This record gives sequence, structure tokens and C-alpha cells, in this order.
Amino acid sequence: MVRPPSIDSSGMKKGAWSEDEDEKLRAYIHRYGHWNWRLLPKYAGLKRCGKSCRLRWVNYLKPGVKRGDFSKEEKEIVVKLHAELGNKWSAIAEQLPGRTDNEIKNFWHTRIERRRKKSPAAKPTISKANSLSTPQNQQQSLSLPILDDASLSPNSSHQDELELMLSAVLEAHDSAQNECFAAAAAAAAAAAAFNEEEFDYPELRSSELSCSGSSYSWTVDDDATSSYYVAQAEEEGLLLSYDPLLRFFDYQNETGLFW
DNA sequence: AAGCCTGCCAACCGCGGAGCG
DNA sequence: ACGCTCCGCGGTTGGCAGGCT
Repeated sequence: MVRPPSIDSSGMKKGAWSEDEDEKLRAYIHRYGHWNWRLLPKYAGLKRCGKSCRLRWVNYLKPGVKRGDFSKEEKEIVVKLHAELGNKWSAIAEQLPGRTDNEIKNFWHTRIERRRKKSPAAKPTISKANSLSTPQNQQQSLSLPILDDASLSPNSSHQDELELMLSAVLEAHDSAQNECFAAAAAAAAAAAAFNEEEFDYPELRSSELSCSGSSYSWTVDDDATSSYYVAQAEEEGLLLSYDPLLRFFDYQNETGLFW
């Protein structure tokens, strides 16, 4: 998991830190502080560059640095702050005591961002889990339209994506003959449009909507992300039982998003 | 069992900004 | 105003571990 130790041309050690090096750095900083990162390694007896020492201290040795999985609350904060601040990892880290910018950045790229790169199915699809029983009482689930990145040209806009999603939503409406079912799909699609300016949030594409009677629930494979977007959608008044499909169309007209 | 693939994360690198002479 | 040094930030890389085929 770590880079093997090596010596560069200037005699500086690179790669994974040994316990001995950690102890030297920790002991030095405890005693003298880090008054000058560039000179510190010389006085601390380390064959490392100042940058490497600083990174090791800040991300690993500094007291209070948290290790391990992010809690649900922490995930929610990361998702929310990233939506507000973008890739300002240090700013996000300030709101998460014990978490470093590097850790948050890694968390984002591995847990959140990677879903953007998953290759979905070949064309927009809608699936229903259960076609038995009466529409109003049955339990149904819906996969949001899955858009194939490869089916969009390199110049495809998010608008193209949204249009594809909308066409699939309409298909669902036609085939389901179930207002709630289609409404849920429309609400989710609209929420997706609302929640991501650039509309590139595949978590939403692969989310699951389940519908029972007049209510429905919406989940994605990450609780924190799910609850955040549901909360956002509720704030926007999208998750209404009364024909959110129409509200979705109204929104399109009002904003001229793609008409 | 072995090779391949993917996820994860520590660490490196380059750049830009702040501070100082 | 300018140049230099240092620090911090964000992007990227490298390689281990574990899962998959």
C-alpha cells in the first residue's frame, strides 16, 4: 500500500516512512515544534525533504488525526460541503475535526467520484420489480434511466443526458400506467437536474425508487448521499404526491433548461 | 492455485500565494 | 515593484491487499 523506500539523486529518502523515522519526527516536533519545515529534517536527523516531513506530520502523526471509516454524519458533511465548495479539500477538512484534506480527497475520489466513472448499461432502461396486484397498492421499484456514457459523443452535453433521462421517464409513465410510479421517476429526474448544476451525478442514475400506494421512497447505494439528495429534493418541493411530473415539465419551461 | 483486476490510501509533485528583504 | 523562499493545496501516482475469474 505504501511506496517502497528509495534514495533520490540528492540523497533524500523517499517512500514509506519507518517507525524509527516517525518517532524521530514526532519527538522533534513535540520538543521544538515545526518552526521551519525545510530545515527541520536536518535538525531532527531525518534524510527527508521538508515537504515530506510536513505531509507525514499533518496526515499521519499529528495528534488528533482520525483513522478509519467515515461516519454517516461525516459523509453527509463531505457531500454537502463539496457541493458548496467544490474541490476545496482543506476548507472541507476544517469542518471535520480530525480528518485531513488528503483523507477527504481520497475518500471523495474512491467512494464518491468513482461512481461517475462506472460504465452503465447500453441504453436508457426502466425496470419494475413487481407487476402483480393493483397499481395503487403494489410495491414497485424503479431504476432511474441508466445512461451509457459511450452512447453520448464526447461533445454530448448534460442537456443531452437529461433529455435521454426524460425520454425514459416518459416511457415509464406510458408503460406503468401508474401515476405514483411515474411521478417518483419524474421527481428523481427533476431532483437530479436541480441538485447538480452540471448534471453529472451517476449516484442518481443508479438510485432505486420504491413505491407503495401514494408514497414512495428513494435510496441509492450510499445512505449519506441518498439522504442528502432526498433532503435537497424535499427543499425544492419536488417530492410531492401531486403530479410531480407536471412540476418537472413546469420547471423545464421556467428555466428553459432544454426547451 | 494462479493470474488479473479493482479499491484504497500513503506519498509525491507541481503550482500558486503569502511573506519578506 | 521585484525576486526569492517557504508553505500549503490539489492533482496524481504507485503499490499493497483482497476480491474475482
